[in-house]
Amino acid sequence: MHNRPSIKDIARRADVAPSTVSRALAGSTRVSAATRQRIEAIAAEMDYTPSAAARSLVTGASKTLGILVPGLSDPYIAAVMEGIEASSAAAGYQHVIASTGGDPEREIRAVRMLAGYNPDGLIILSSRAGKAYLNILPTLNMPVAFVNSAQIGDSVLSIATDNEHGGWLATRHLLELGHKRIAYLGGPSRGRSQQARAAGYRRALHEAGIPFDPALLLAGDGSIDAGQAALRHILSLPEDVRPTAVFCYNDLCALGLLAHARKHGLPVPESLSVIGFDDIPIAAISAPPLTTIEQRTTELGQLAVDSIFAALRQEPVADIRLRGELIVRASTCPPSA
Amino acid sequence: MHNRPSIKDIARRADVAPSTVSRALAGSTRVSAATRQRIEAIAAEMDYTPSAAARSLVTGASKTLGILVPGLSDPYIAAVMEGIEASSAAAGYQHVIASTGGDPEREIRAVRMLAGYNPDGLIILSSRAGKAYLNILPTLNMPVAFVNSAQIGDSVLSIATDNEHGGWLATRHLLELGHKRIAYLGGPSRGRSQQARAAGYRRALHEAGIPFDPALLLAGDGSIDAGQAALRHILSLPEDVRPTAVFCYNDLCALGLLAHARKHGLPVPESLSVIGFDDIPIAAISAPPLTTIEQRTTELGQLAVDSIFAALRQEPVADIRLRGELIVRASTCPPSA
DNA sequence: TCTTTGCGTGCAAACGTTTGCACACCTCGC
DNA sequence: GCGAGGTGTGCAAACGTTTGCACGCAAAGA
Repeated sequence: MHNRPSIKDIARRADVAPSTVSRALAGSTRVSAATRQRIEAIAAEMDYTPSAAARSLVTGASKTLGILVPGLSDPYIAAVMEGIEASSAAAGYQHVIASTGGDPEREIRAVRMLAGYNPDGLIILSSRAGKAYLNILPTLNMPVAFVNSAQIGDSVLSIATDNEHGGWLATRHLLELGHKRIAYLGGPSRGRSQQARAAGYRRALHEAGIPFDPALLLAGDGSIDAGQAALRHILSLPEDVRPTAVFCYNDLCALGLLAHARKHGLPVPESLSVIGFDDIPIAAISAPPLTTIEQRTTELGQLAVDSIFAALRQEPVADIRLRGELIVRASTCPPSA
Repeated sequence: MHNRPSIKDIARRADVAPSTVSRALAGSTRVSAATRQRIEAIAAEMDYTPSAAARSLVTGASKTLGILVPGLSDPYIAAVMEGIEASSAAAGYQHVIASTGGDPEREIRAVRMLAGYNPDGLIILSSRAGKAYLNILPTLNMPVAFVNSAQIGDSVLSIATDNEHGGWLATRHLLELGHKRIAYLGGPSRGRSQQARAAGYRRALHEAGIPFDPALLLAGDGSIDAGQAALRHILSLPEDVRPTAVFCYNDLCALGLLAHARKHGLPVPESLSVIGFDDIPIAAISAPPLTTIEQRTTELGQLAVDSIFAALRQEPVADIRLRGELIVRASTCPPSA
């Protein structure tokens, strides 16, 4: 009905000054036990909740983290978010989330909006805006953690998967199985993780003395559809240049590829080995179960929060690079002949 | 370095009063074109972003929606969130998100926290707290939309899938195929959608003249693991009482069940028909592709936002109930004999 | 009895906005 | 040449908190 009760309403009912109410509720500043109890009772009865806005205005801190994501529907993003949640809930932090749809322009606009909420820190996932941040970042005046994003400057926290290593691991696994024609189905082209995974792929190839063939580079965007399209392309290739294995940018498009292979009667892994990246939950139960590179997503989220908190305490924080392991399941095997 | 610039800083540099800056930036209140341009230039140069906290304090509105979810990792939740995003981003709204882990107690605590942010409205997904809301809701003084949650009072917006109808649709599909022993693998027991889907299941059974058998009710929680466990249980049953079909609370546990069936050589759908609920993206590409009941998730999210906005404009809003259709894929067929 | 100490409380400023009101000036019409 | 009206601007209050400072009062020490 009427507005939410304020500290003044409580003060009036308890016949004390607002400041006393504030102190009583804030815990143990010098307030007599009697008044404290009276105030607490009234506050409880009135269902009092402090205004975060007013509080943050005066204290400067907001117990809030701003989070920027390309979107919430990607299971990989969801997993990182779980980590962020887990790590910051205990500290009583809340999250303001903005979604960019992967559009770099919307991204920097969203950062400004988030900054308007005076969050104590900012966590940015899978940024594609790169140097567009250079101007805006110093004006923010709060710790900013980039998770799996392009490197900006170095006044910035970076928490990332070692994608180059992962790409290398995946490709080397296929090489060790004996594959010679290995395709790479890429992700969103401007993304840094995409580029790093591709680099790892090329390094493994190089180390094995296999010349890099641009024709085996498939464009994609990390979606299920991209996987289906990629398989269609592979099937259209004459047998002798057709790859015997595909390293996919992520599990999602690997799964799409798998499904389309099944539909067209191309046996996996016998005729085509497939390896993904991320190890999202369903990867373990696909048909066949997907060989993939683990990404320590929850950890990524937790470490991002930890870094922010450390920076807030003025502690020095180093960049973090996490290595995921190869998880061999049933979607890879030696080439048939 | 120093703090973010305030309206006063701009005023000083432009040699006008703060109020003039506010007006100039707010758009077309009476301010001369010259001063406006000067102020806008300075604001842009200083990278000025208004403090959402201060603004919301005085205006009472915050251009913010509070969102309560059990967790972000469930693809169904993620889909609803996408709808919420899509519908409210255009209006320039931001979201404060709290995650409850499905714990009713944490849920009402989270609602209080969210209320502290003075959001213009609250959207609550898959609430399990039920009547615990009765006390707190009237004190909130803002529109609250419950998506697929237990019914509370009627001063509340409700946007829900017609789960009873969906459960009925799924079960009838199996009945029409000729199944007699149909199991139901349930979801989180206190959830309203779980109960409604079960009710639809029983109604379809009843209409078909098939007695309800409590032994065919399988407990679960909607997770992949629950699906695997359910199949293990089914396999342990003697042939003659073993169900020939399972209606699963959601796609996630249906997928888990499918995977375990594949692993144990139980052919789906030949020996066991499986139907899910939600139609999450991967349901279309599982092996076999999953027959399921569509849930119009994005729409659910959009309608929740629309309802909030309508309520904010004082328009009357009716409860919304959405019916999803049966999507027949390849995980269901007539019983083998 | 008088000063000192310390505890409990209140006052008021501040945070960054918005906005109703008032004021000064200019232009126009008479 | 004088009042009326309009336009551009400033002042100050308000939103709900927190917090430094000061004040009063009781207990304790002399």
